[in-house]
Amino acid sequence: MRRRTTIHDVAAAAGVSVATVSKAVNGRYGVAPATVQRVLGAVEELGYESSLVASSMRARRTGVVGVLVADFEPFSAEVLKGVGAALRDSRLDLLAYSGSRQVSSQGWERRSLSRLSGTLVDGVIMVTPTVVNVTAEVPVVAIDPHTGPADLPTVESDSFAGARHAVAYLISLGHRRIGFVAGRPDLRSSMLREGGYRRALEDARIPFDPSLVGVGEYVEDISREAATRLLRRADRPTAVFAANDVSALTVIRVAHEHGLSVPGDLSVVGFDDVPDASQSDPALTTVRQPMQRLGAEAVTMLLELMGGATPAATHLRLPTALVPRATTAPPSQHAQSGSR
Amino acid sequence: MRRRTTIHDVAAAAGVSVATVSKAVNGRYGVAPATVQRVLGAVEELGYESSLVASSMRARRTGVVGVLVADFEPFSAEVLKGVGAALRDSRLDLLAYSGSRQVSSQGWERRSLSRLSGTLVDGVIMVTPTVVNVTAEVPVVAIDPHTGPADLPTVESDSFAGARHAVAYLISLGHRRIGFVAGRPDLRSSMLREGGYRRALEDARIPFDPSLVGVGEYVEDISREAATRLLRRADRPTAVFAANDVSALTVIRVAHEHGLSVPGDLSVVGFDDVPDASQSDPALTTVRQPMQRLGAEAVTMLLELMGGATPAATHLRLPTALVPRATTAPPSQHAQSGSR
DNA sequence: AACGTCTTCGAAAATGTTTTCCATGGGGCT
DNA sequence: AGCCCCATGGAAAACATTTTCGAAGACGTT
Repeated sequence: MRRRTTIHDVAAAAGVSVATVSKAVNGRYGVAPATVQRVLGAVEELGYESSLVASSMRARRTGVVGVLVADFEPFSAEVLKGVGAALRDSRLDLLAYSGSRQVSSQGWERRSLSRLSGTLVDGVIMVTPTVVNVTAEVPVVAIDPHTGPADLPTVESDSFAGARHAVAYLISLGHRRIGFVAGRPDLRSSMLREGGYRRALEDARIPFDPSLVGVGEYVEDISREAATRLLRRADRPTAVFAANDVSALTVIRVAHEHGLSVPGDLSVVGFDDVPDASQSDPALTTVRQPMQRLGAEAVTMLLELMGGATPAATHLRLPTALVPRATTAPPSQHAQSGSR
Repeated sequence: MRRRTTIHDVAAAAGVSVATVSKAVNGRYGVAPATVQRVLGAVEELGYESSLVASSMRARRTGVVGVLVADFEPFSAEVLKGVGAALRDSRLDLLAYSGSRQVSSQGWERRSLSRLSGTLVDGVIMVTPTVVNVTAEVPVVAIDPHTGPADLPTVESDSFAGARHAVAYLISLGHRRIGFVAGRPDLRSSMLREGGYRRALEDARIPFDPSLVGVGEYVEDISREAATRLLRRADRPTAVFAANDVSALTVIRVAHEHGLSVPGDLSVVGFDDVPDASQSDPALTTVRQPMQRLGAEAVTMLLELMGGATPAATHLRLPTALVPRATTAPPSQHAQSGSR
């Protein structure tokens, strides 16, 4: 908590001008080797480090890539891990920024982007952004944007195919009456997952029944209502596909409360593969998103953009993987006979 | 990727000086209500956001707290989650920074701290720092520092008590010959955990046998050697306490390779409770660190410091919790008879 | 009418760098 | 010997803000 040692201190100590110190420190051409040594000596002695803020004011580049996240929940954390790994061999620092909702609950994404984009970072990755028509002075790439299709270069996981695969799996087990707990209708991922659900039914020539769809909004309490409604039906579904793991785990809980066994009376499949999924009892069958890879691919794309290149693909869709665990089984005879 | 709209643009649009814009935007006293309206209108219209970099140059405060992390592995991620939650109701932004090892593999912590501390952040939390005698222009608090005891205000989990508890638990199950896979001898946490191990033995009047201690350095390959040596002994231990979960999981793997069953032939206890711990087969008995709480408490302390107050306690030690899972059981008769 | 006090606004300094451009001097070449 | 060029280093501008301080005008008071 004392005064910062600035480039002026170093200049004074080395007996040169600040300009020379700057050049020496940054390895610019035009300063004699002996002088460089002297300056570096002073730097060492005084423990000088240039201020990120000050240097970014003048220089255009900072050597930092920014990641805008809403939180540090598993999805963001895994993405960050992937981003960090992809950056490991570069000379770039990683800065994850989460803007306060208190300051501007609505536009925190824009605000954060603008604050960083000033000159703090050389490029930005936005994780699950809800706005996608943004302007910045540096390249921006989006990961799994919540709206879309995006103007922004984008890396996302294939929600449609993942959902289709999950539901096809339930069908292959023998299920015919399959419920769906949707996410938020305004979110792209939710729409795509619902699309995959309907497509899988279509593939199997199973008519789509709107009453088997409930909206869970990706959160527990709303999902609870949807699940309750679904499971109280006389002809309740023998399986439920939920648009995310939180909803899926809620479905399991509600099923248990209704005295239903999972997967005996009801099969459940989720989406995301959050850590909790494998620890639930029984362990949740779900669709895994390649979260670390999303981060890594976003870095690749961003680095190209930052280098001034045009990336080969600006909209990348990564495959998901079905992880069969213990919440799925063929429908019981009893349940099957209950179908109309 | 277009030019930034600066305060000058706003000033021009509103027909006032930049000084007035600054005051209006920041709610400073001394500008007429009508003018404020006009300025805010221009701000809105142009979509102006002040540059974090530029404002932090002159202003003292930025409304950002920085967290220095080495990576985004589970420990850091969980801490960040706790920090984020503690900051939720404040008007502070959260910035997590991970400096590139390429730039300065040795002093990346100092470098990162210095870069941020310039004026970018109002306070810093360092997660598991290896250096602890740092100087900065803003308050700094450390979480689970790797060396110590720290000059810095510190929040850490009680490694000593946690280890003591874990080993006492093994003893209570009937184990007498208990191995220890230590971490890196230069890390504070490892020393404390070894201390807890020895204290628990002492409490039970079991003589300390140095040959039952191997160094695993917290990483898999070194732990593997230590575990192999321990398990190849004629009088091999009936239980092993490992200084972290990675080591513990390695011990289990080595045990299996030697045809030993866990916990039948060997009980194993780890430390940390990483997500993998509960997913291993069998699920690992371990000591849980209150990672989110570490983050939250660090925020509390930092906020006090930032407010100019002197925190009640500058060195906080949070209790750990033993999580008994499936890798611990009483020693088998055969193993017991094998003792000298 | 003179004076004092507020209110409101703008000019300019300050923040810590990097970069451009210019000055200086020494050395090599003709 | 004279000239030119290159190497080296410094002065100053620029980056986008905030803050200080002073100026100017409005208004009230004596």
